[in-house]
Amino acid sequence: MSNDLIKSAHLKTAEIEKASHRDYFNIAISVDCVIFCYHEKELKVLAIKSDLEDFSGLYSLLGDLVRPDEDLDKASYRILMERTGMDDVYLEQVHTFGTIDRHPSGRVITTAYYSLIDAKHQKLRINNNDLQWVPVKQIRRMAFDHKLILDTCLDRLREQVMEHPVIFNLLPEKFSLRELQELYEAILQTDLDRRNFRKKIAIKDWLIDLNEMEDDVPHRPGKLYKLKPEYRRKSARRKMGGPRAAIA
Amino acid sequence: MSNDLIKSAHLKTAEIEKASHRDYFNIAISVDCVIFCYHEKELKVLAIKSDLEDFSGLYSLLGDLVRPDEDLDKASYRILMERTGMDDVYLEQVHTFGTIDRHPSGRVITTAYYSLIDAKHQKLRINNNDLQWVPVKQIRRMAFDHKLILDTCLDRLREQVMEHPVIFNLLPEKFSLRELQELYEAILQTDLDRRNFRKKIAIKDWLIDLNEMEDDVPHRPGKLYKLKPEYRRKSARRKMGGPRAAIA
DNA sequence: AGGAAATATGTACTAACAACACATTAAAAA
DNA sequence: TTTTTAATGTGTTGTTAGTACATATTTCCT
Repeated sequence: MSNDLIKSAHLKTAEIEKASHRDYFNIAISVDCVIFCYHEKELKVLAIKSDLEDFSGLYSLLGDLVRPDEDLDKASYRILMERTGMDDVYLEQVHTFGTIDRHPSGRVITTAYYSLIDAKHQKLRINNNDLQWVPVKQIRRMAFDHKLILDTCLDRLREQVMEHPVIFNLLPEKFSLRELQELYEAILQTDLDRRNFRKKIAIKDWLIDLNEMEDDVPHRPGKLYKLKPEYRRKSARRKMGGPRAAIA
Repeated sequence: MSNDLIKSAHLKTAEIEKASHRDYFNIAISVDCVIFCYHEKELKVLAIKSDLEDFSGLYSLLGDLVRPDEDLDKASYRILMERTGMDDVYLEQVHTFGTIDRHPSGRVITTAYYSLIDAKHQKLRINNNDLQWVPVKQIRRMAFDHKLILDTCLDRLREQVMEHPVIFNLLPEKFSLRELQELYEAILQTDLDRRNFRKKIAIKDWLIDLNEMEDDVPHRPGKLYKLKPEYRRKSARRKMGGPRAAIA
């Protein structure tokens, strides 16, 4: 190994181009997208039946190698666009997985993103038969380390959902408070008290009362709301305002 | 480009080894470590004077290419060990930076970690002259995108410090409440009320009263405390206990 | 017309947060 | 030795957010 030629990652051009090339450019990098939607009162993730023998019958996440001339974020938008037909979508990087044996075919380091999309959105097209929305709750195993990736993204989603108005990316533009509460319950896997839930949502002041009613429910319809436009975000907050003082 | 041969990242062995190799293994992957310490009432970061002409005079973070047979986490531990002589250190992955032009010598995607170490620890040896502890507050620019990386890690540190007992990795085993408060203030860049601070720390129940006193201060000495051993963590919490219900 | 199912709303208890002041101790200076 | 200085140590009050909990109302369905 030519590693004594390389003292730091901040390499001189000559070093990259000569000695190190054979050793150090032997790692592939990919992105994997955990694409969530909310449908039939369940949180679901877009997954595809693995075509590898090692993992036959198991689902895997949607991913691809990063192209040499492509930003990491762009690569995940590309996958989203290719698979769902949607851009203009909530997307956030979560973690990079790099254990040496995570891919059976060689060294592949992958960066995981999660994405939130509205299942009922018009542009959404899932054209492939092997491509499916799978309820998160019923996934026990996946191909590669994709169950770990899914769980990590799910944890992150749960964290985000408590602090930021990202959940609305999973809902249509107009929604009732019941739908919103059921979605929180599906994500957090808890039951929430309706009165306290409404109070807390009211305090956050994220919503606009549309003065419209549901019209497709077999019971007394609720009011419809939408998210205030200033809270629409296509990716997680880039820190506006310092940390809230939770320590003294 | 041979990308139509490659339908997903979950490649068959043949695909990796043949057609795609030239195109897709042309990205290098590195790790960069943002190593924090607390010294002289300031939060400092370990940095090295850049040896590249493009960035002469600027500091850069400590990083290196990931070796083909090395886990991502291992790579950052290696850097830490090489540079500080310390293992058994707090380390957490933060974000992966992958814009195509971030490195002047070629395509290098880097995964950033931050690390917390006790400046006064015996094992700590900084032997290189260009390697320095630089107060975070006085860093305006760095080489590459390292200022962005630093800021991202600093944001993450601030988030972590509010929720988890990670800050103690920056302190010696025994410390006074004043030292602890000053450290919070240095990290969060705010002033904290002493009485409220102590109350909140007491509630968290992280500390053991050692029944010892400071002996090196030019004023009335305070009591010394240490962190309860069960809260010592070498890396961030792997989620124990579900999310606290901040929404209803 | 009656029943089923969901909407809508308020109060009392508790826990955490913010603002704030004074007596005590030890070292340093006079 | 006395005085001064600078930090430690502690408690109360008002406010805000969190939790638990029950009843009247509206709409659909039969």
